[in-house]
Amino acid sequence: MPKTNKTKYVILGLLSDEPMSGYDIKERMKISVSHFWNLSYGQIYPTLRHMEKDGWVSKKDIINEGKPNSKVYYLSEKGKHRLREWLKQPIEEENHRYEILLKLYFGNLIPNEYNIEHIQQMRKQYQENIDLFTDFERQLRKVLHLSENHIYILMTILFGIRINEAQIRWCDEVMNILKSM
Amino acid sequence: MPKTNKTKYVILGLLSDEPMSGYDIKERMKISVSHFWNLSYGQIYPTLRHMEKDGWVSKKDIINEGKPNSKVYYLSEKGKHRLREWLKQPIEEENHRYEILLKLYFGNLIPNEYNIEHIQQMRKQYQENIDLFTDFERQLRKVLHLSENHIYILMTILFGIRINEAQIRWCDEVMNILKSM
DNA sequence: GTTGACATGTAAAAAGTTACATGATTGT
DNA sequence: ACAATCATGTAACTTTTTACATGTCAAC
Repeated sequence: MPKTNKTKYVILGLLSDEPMSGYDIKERMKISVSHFWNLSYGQIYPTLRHMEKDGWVSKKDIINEGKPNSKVYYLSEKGKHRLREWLKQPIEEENHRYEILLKLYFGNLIPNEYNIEHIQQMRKQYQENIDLFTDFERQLRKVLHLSENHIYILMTILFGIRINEAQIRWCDEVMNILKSM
Repeated sequence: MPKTNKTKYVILGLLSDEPMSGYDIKERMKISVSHFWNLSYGQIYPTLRHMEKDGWVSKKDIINEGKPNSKVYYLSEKGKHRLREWLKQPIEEENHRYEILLKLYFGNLIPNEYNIEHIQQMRKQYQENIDLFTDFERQLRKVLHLSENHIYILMTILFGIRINEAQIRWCDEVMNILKSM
């Protein structure tokens, strides 16, 4: 069975919080779902047009003062219904690609110093991720009661922290092996 | 900067172990790199042809007894050199998509029982992954000394175990939150 | 005047998946 | 006869990325 395209649902989900333009959606994504889902303008604008045609969203031309005009999209009842139905469906299997694992798998073909360098690079990256997520967590915990969706956002941040912690431990584990070779 | 296409390197890496046909490569992938990198026939066959044209691999027509004939590809010196050069390059940033996080992020839009179901589904999946990887780890440790690339394979399996363990802990953490709502 | 944020969009290319076609051989 | 495995391949499609074009407005 072909995998369902989730682009529509990402956009609908973001619009469920408030009406936005394509540009807003892209900007909002940066500070919300970008660490586990990202879309390019090449996906956002055509999908918005397509969903408007299908009645999942409606468009309003907005004349901004001090800013260029924009097209603001509103989630319709139909769109909200479709989003909810999708949210209830089971999670489809996904496979993630890890360049670090690919390189390490063939690690015997190059001098070990390169493998060590790769692990150091990744460890640094993972730590930066944790720092960012931890900061976000702290901010969020302060306002956890202000909105009922904050707790759900927190759960996704916790995921980011947990797997990056695990990845750091793995780096240390692997580094021990590599250095003792 | 555009991301480098790694399809070539996956194939070259597998061929560095032994010459194989397109079919063999796909089969071998299943028991080696598939948990962090997968290719379809639609990628394998055209890429093999392309790499042969570029002299990265060479082809030999093999007449099999008791099996259909096949085209076996050999890693060339040039191909091996290109593979090694790539293996030495730093890891590029990658972003992974997590449907579970996308659904959980918008979890306030549906009854909580669905979110709980999603977490249960994922926890089960993660546990199955661990069981598989752990079994593989056990097998591998028995023959760790027989080949110098086994230790690198082990490292990739350890990665799989570590992140799935972390994901299970996250499931339990999140489940506590969800059940107390 | 030029930089930077705001804003919309598309065309082309690249990458990847899916579905299909074809056929050999082995075992039941 | 039929199913399973082995084997090669491609065409169509979908998805995603990248690069480009266009322009507004505010601030320096």
